[in-house]
Amino acid sequence: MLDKTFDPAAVETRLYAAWEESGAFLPSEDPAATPFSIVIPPPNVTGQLHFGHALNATLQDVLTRFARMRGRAALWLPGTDHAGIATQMVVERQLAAEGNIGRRDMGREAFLERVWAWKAQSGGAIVNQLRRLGASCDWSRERFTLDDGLSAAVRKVFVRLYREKLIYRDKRLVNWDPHLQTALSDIEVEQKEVDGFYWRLAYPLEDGSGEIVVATTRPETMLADVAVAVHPDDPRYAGLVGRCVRLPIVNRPIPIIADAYADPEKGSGAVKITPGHDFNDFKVGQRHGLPVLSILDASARTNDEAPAEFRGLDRFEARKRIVSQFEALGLLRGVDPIRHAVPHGDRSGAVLEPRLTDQWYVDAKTLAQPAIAAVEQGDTFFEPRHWEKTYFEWMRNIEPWCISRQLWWGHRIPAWFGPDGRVFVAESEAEARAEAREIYGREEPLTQDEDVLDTWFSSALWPFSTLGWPEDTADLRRFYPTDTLITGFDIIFFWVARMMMMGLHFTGRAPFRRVFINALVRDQFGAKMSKSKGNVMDPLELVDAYGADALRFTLTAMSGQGRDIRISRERVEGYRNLGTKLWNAARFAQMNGCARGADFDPGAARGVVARWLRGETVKTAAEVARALEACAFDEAAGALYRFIWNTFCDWGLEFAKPILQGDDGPAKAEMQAMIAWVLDQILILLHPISPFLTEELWAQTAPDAGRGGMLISAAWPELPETWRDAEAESEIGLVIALVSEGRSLRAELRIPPQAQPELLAINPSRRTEEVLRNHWRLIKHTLRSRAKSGTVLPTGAVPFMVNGETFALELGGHVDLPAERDRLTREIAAQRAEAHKLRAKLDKPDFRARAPEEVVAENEERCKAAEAAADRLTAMLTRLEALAWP
RNA sequence: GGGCGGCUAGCUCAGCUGGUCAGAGCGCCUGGUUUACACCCAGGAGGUCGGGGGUUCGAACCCCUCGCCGCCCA
Repeated sequence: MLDKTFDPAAVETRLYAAWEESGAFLPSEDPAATPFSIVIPPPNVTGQLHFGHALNATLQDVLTRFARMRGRAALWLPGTDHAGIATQMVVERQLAAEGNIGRRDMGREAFLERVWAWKAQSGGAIVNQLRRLGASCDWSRERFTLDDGLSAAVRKVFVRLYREKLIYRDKRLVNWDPHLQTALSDIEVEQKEVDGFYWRLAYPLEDGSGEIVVATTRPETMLADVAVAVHPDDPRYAGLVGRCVRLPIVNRPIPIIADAYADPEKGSGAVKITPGHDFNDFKVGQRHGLPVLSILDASARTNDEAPAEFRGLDRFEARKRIVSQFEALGLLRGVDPIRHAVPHGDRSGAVLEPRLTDQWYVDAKTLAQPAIAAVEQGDTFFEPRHWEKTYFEWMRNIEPWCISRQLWWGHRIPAWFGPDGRVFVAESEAEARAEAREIYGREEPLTQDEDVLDTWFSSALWPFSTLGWPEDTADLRRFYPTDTLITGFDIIFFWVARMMMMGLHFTGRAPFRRVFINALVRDQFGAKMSKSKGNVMDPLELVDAYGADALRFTLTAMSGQGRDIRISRERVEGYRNLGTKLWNAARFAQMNGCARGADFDPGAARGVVARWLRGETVKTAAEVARALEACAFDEAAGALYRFIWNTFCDWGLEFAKPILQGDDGPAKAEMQAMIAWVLDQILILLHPISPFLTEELWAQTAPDAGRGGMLISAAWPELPETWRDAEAESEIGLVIALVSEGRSLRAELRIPPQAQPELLAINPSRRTEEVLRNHWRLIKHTLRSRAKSGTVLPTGAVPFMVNGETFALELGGHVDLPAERDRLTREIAAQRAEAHKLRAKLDKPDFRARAPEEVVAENEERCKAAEAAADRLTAMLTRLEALAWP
């Protein structure tokens, strides 16, 4: 006998181990099985499972389990990425906390050893957290971006792109993180609105004939100014272009140039040009052949280019000093508070500096073209579709991708420099040496580039490097391209776009057919979860409280398209209750001897209730499969919820009771087998979403002979459409409508629960009469009434209408006449109003002329029904009044 | 400034191609010792579908406009 409730904590670990041990997570070896593959968006090796992961993983698992049960060779390939910056920060912080020497002092090798030690010990905790969710990943294929194979892929890609001139080294301004002391790519920059000032600085004309006022939010950079720009059409400065101002403090003459970049509307219309410290100014400088000066070093302190008294200052200190110097010189023309966007590093949070350095770049523009075309042609499509706009928008305006990072943790750039600075790019040092020997004609010392690659560079190869590329492996042939990628919109740029570029370039095929963008999980008030807000919920805490199935069902059910998910305990609790409901239905089945007979054929069922249940099951199975195929996760969950709770439990099992407790042996046996069969179907259909509870029930409700295997490996049902049964549907539909109306009336009239008034059908149609005759037991059980038919409404009976037919509950003397009179009056009014509304519609010639025939007919029908109902009820009311007031 | 998404019952959300579309769950109210389940059962109240305008025989749904809220890009 089943326990009263399902205890997730008691079974989850055991079941997960059993699944893994059974080999169910590995894709089928059957060559006939169509492959289905998903690669996980690799979480940071430093990561902790948050709701984004939980949602993302749940949906991937739903698809994977669904595909597996449908007989496909399903592979969900897991892994983590090395998260260059994040990991290095974690370990550096640890070193600092332990009072150890910093990484620079300990040296590259020792530091990396330390990071690997950290990784071995506490890295990848998230992988075990995924297990707690029930993720059916193939752990035997787990990958890490710094694995040998994946690293080889990175080197191969780098070298090939270099030889194809799609990777190059360039000296440009980059986003420099002075805290981490590394370059970042454009998309690792977060623009934040900050309060600041506009300082208006006066630059005297060189000949002393006046001054030009420039406004700046960064006065300290004036030390590196090389020009002042004005708009070519600005009449105020027409005569000054070509002349010079003398840069205060530095005392250097710099030219006044005409460039449309200067906005006459803004400030004075004149703008200082500092190519070494501003992206826009850099472009202006290039247009005018201006020099690039830099007055800040790698940690954003003023360097030796600055005048002696301003050297070695932090940039913000330098700012203060420059401003006060201008003040002292009488050249400060004003200060205005301003709110403006300032670039910050997305990891460190430091204010970034544009900085002129040598870095490695990928020619993203070229690689983007096939990636754009693939989505345009529909080789790969996004779901929801509108995300394609975001993808196109970015891809069509893509900038060169800076891929070098001044870090130690990551893939070291496979480039070696000769003594003359010549670069040799090769997959190994030996190859580089060989090349160098060719060039130099002798052995020369080579030094490898100090830098590592952006973590996303290796992530971009993930869909094929994890499958063994560049080797031509069986996995690669079988599972690439992957079927569906499920990820968050926030990494469409970082990851999806780059996988598309690399996948197409190196394999000739887009890495996935479908990209499903999952929602963002927020707290119950709609706020984004963040540590600083302190509203972060731990998904595992909810797993502890309600079980993984409840959390998974919640995330699936709420995962509608185009909307964020607001998670709340109440919601999870509600879906946990669904599990309990199902559990108890199984318990009920067990208590009533509902075991599935080995030779039971649902198609041969004879009883109406059994046929109806079978048909509803077929409909649900079709709906769930359709929804999951379309990634309409919420619809699949909704269909299951309604079927389990409303259809199966509320009506199905209630209707089954009289049969199970009755004395018709064959009917009873059929009902028992049908219930067992439906339960099995429910377990199968629900398994992808709620795997633990279903697997446990699968085991505990196994017939004597046992099951062939675990549910995770069971076959998805192919239920014939012919198992639907229109006759049973309409018959049971009538009973449900009748009972619902009857119950409503009972409650309204406050008929005591124990009372069993007779249900009377007044002049029923033959069909209704037949249904009543066939199902009097069901009605008696669910409505607590005995059904019969008659021709007139007896005294003390209250009428109601269902499907255009009149029924009544016989209350004898118990009827509350005034209350009943009220009820009928209200009901008549409602019917009249409905009829009136419809009649008005039908009376409009335009409606009859333009609306489709069937719509007109349907309205006609409804109108007549409402009129008829109103008339009949009116007649009854008249009788009642005659009775009450003789 | 450009773009995207949202605004439907007290709360969280469904409502697909305009014609039972005004729904579900939670919460609330009323009743319930119905031997599967109180993590339950039965019933009920509650919304001029953000405002305004338009198209249409007909609009929560299509168009315009305004208003909030959120996000992305500049």
